[in-house]
Amino acid sequence: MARRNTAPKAALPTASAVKREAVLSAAQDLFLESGFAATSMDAVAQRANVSKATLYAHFTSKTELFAALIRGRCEQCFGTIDIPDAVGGPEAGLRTIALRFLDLVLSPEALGMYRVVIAEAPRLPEVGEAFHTAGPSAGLCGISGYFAELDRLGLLEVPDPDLAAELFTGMLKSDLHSRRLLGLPGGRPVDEMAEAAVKMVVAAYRPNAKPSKP
Amino acid sequence: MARRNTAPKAALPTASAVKREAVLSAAQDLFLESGFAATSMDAVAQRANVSKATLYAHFTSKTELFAALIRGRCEQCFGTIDIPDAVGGPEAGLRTIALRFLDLVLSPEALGMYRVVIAEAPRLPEVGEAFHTAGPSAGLCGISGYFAELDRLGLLEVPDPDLAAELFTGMLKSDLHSRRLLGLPGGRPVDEMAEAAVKMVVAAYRPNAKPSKP
DNA sequence: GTCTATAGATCGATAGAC
DNA sequence: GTCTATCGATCTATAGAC
Repeated sequence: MARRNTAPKAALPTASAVKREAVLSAAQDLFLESGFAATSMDAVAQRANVSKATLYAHFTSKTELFAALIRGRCEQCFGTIDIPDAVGGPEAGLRTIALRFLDLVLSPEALGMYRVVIAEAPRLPEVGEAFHTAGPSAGLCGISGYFAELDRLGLLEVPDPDLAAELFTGMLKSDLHSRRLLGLPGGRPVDEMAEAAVKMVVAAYRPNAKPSKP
Repeated sequence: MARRNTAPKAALPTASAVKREAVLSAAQDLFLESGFAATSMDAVAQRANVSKATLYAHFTSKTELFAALIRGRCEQCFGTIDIPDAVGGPEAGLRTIALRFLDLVLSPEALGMYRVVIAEAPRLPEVGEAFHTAGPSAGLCGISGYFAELDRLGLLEVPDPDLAAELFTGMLKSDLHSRRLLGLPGGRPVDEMAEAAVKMVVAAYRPNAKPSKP
């Protein structure tokens, strides 16, 4: 009766589950570093200290291994943005969110995910969708909620919080995200971009400052 | 004396130059569609109607073919943004620039370039740099100049035009660029994003509207 | 489930004739 | 420069013993 556990793979990790995890970990390292096509199943098996036959016992194909990896790892790779409460002026909270967002989206793991998923997305649409849902889209959702609360409290005037979140995160990524995806150093410091984006939205959404037509 | 031409490959395209061009064209199709590693030299030769030996006579390796392709094609792939003059209020000009920018950056060719260059950038840094210089960076430069002119004319108050261009293009790309790179449909219409980004910068940079501290 | 060993196909790059 | 033909390595996936 103790054979099957209600919390699977946590209390009693079978040898099989351990190897499966080793395979996923090895696959993550190699796929994110070398890309999908350039990573061989031999290399994955070798790094996971597992035979290739064992590997194929857990994942029926290279494509399936890749899909399982992305689906299982992108939430943990992107982590979460814990939203501060909105009292005390919008700047401080937005600045906190901005830095946390950039920290997540510019982390080596997230950049590796972006690279490999973008590269294979045309051939694996469902993987691209899973990634976007767990990554960028999830981040947008939390930030949108913060803008909605700022509007509700009258601290900012945000008619479309979803749109505001898109514009805000777009400004944060700006050219930095592209640069890092391309492996280039330089660009403006993250806190400078965060500060600039915060100033921009606050200036544009400040109450009593009608947009463009007074 | 007519053997060598001052305008090379234009007036007198040799048979060799024609084949070289065919190879580059075939390589572009295949690399942008399937990625670097998944594209074979056999496939390139076949699509270019050229033998593999001829291919290697023009490009010494697969990597060199790829690098030559990116360097030679990204300017033409990204085209140019012709900047309107700034008289008649900032909205109209910014809207024109915004739509042209999105048209370029969301075109299938540009997206394919992004995908394959980002995927290989960790292993080919010089290619990533060439792409960024000819593509995103060049676009930023022109737009920055427009903000500088708006500031000079007193139509907007833009203390840092480079920063403004980064924020503006970041807002334009927003989540749309990521979605398209991931092959996902949907997202907001381009003209809606353009309008929103224009409104945001105009509201934030409007003269007599001091940012955040009156 | 896990291993060793290998099938069968394909890849990047080259040799040699013309 | 361009071709045909091929080498040697490597890849995905599987067979069969345990």
